[in-house]
Amino acid sequence: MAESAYSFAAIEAKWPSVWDELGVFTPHDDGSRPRRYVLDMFPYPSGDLHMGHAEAFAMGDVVARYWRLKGFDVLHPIGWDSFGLPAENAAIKRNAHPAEWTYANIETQAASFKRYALSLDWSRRLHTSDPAYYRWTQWLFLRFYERGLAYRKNHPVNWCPKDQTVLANEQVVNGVCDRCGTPVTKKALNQWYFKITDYADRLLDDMTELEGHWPERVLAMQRNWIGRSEGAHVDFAIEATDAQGGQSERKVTVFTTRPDTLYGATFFVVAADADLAAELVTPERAGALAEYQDRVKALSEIERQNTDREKTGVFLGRYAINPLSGERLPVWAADYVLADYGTGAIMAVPAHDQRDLDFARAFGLPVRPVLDTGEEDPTASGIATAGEGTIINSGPLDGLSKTDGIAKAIEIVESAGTGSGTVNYRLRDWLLSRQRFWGAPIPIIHCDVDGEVPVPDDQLPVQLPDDLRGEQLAPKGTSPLAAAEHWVNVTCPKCGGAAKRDTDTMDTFVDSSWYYLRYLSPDYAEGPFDTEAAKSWMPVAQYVGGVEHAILHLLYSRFFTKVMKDMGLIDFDEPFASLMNQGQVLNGGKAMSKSLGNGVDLGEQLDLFGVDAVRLTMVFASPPEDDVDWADVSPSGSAKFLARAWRLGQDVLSEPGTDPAGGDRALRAVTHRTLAEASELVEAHKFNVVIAKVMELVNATRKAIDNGPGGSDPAVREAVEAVAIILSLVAPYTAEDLWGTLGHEPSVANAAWPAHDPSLLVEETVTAVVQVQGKVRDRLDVAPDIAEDALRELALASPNVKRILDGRDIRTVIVRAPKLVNIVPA
RNA sequence: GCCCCAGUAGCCCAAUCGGCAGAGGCAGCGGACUUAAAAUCCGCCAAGUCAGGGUUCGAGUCCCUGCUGGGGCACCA
Repeated sequence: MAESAYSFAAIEAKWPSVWDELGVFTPHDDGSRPRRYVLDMFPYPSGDLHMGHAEAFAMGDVVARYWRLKGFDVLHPIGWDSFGLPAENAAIKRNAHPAEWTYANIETQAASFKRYALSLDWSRRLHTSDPAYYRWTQWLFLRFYERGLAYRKNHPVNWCPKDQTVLANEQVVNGVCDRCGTPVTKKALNQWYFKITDYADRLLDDMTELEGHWPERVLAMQRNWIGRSEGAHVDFAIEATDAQGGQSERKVTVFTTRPDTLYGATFFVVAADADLAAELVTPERAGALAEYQDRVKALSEIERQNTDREKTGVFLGRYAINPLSGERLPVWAADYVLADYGTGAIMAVPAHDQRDLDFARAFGLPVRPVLDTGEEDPTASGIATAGEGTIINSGPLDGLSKTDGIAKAIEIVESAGTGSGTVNYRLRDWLLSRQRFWGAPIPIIHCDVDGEVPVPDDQLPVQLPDDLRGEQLAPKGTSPLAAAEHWVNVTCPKCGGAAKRDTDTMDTFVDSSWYYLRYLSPDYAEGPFDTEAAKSWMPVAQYVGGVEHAILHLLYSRFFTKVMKDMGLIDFDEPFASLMNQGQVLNGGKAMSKSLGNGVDLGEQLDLFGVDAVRLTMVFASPPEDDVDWADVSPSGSAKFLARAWRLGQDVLSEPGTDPAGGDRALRAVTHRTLAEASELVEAHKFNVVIAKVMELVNATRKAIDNGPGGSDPAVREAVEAVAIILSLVAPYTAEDLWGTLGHEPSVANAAWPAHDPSLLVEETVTAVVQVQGKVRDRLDVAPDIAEDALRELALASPNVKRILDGRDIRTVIVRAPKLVNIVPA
């Protein structure tokens, strides 16, 4: 055979049509083999694919291809998360419809994915902006609505002045809009929410199931976000004013994690922006409160969140009664108390809470320590003592520890009927309505007679109007849909009278909270998905995506899954059994960005080095979860290695099907060890090490060909076939071509992962290390099954050992056959 | 402030249960081939594991303290 040079361009041109014809990556879905669902987080179609996609999808493909070779029926679908703001902004600028930009980008990305040779099943492709998809997003919304899990409330919400829309808490990062970086303001609006707080406990508890299968940091972030804290609700009676006369029946409940410090409460604070403040204020102080509230409203979220700020507040002229001590506590309003955490009111214990202490010092309020922690008196130091200690000045609680004090205080308030032990969460309900166009319309009709009326199922989908263009889509603080009168004005499904559609659209995270189920039956028309298909494929065996979704998408999807289980649609609690977060692709130590000018164009890299070399570089650079710095890696080195591996094929002189049994034993041992280790390594997600092992095998094979038994040895064929199969996980073009050179029919993706022969892994001799006091003093070649006693004798007989011991007595000898002996002299 | 993760050759990274610090690559150096170069093949070089303490016969690995870097949460009562 004439030697020819490795050309990635030639190989890339050769195989795609062959793969398409064979339909290699469509699952059989017939129960003939165990199923496994491998899923990459679907992309948003913002232009072409970038380096980040290249990394993430390379990782997912390793897993999908591996399980396929291992004999599983692998489902590895692709689709697009195609609703969202960028499309809308582009449409406004170009006087176009968002669909044009969106679907053009999808085609660009689809072509790039195909070039990238991912093992995807293209027959299940979906787009969340297709009416056939969002029909079921709306259907699910209505089911949530029926269950009381979708509701509207008037509430202060996060507002992005630039994007002109509300944002979920999860989308506000350090006080700015996570999309455009504009400081977020508060606005009181009537908005739709999902009652995710009802599921806080299950979202938390079911994480035990994910332990060990999801990255620990993601679990930690979700726990953090849900923010469960145990404490007590305690009722404080509000004293009537003289003007009202008599006894007020008004009570205000506070949440505290420290009921043990109840006797240390010296004042009472309600959130300045809560209705409660206005309710409690006396007429004489109402003016002062109003003035203070104006000042608070003027603050941006960033200013408000600054914890170094001076404490501010205003006395409401009112007193609350401590249910334990009977003490009168002045009631203040302040902005350091949050309206939507706990009950929006706190008992202030300045001695043992730094914020309360700062406030007390700012306004000259008393400080009373009730816990002796051995630290300096906070009254003098200005530093609250929040730790453990012994309770003092607290009547029945005196002498107890913090923990016992908490239990005792709860017992007391419970028996007095003035409180109870309780659990509080940081998690807020999910604000899902958006005042934007390019999303799934909320399927509700507002009727003057019947109020909120769900759109009947048989009228779904509520389709977006397709005649709005450019400026008509511009955000105006209300949804652009409101201006589409022909669309808005409908008849009420209940009474037939004139009514209006809800003009908000859903957060795109609603779309992506259930897409993994739609892939299972993408054309199903009787519901969002075929429940039988869900039974056979779910949960997702391996989910792959960026850690930026650690809270948002993953928490929402978990929530949806639990609701769908309660609806009886599915029978599992968690959608993603295992999660892999690939790292970012950096350049020069920094994330790629336009402003830094350090962007690397994926298309250019593919042109320069070839698809396989870029994929190999991504996978080989580091463990999947670590960042890849493109400045630190060598795609040209990857290309060189691929050529080296590929050239092996030309030196294989035996026929396909040759029995390897008589082949060179040393090379066979390397091949079989590599196969065994590669399996373990893939399953442990150490893909970079898998590559290192293939490189070793390639080196050993090269040596066998050039300086060993030569290319006609059957062990060489066996080795090169293993190279092709393992390499197919990351370098599908090169592997396929090599497989062809070896005389096999396509596709290598359908080749079975060769079972390794354990007898070939048994070494004839192993090196045992002999240590004296932990230092290596000799090495012995011994049988792998050597007995402990025999090894001990051998070690003690070693001349080196004898010389080092120099006649000293031996205290103990530790033997770990067959690898190590450690002799400890007396 | 609280929580999570990571620190191993110049660089990217390996190292089952605690058991010889080195698998692989990049860069560098040298050799073979060549008139020469490229390509290819072969070989060489390098740290004692961020610092300090502890447990142990034995620590990169376990424990404690600190440092550095990355990430998350944060007036969350």
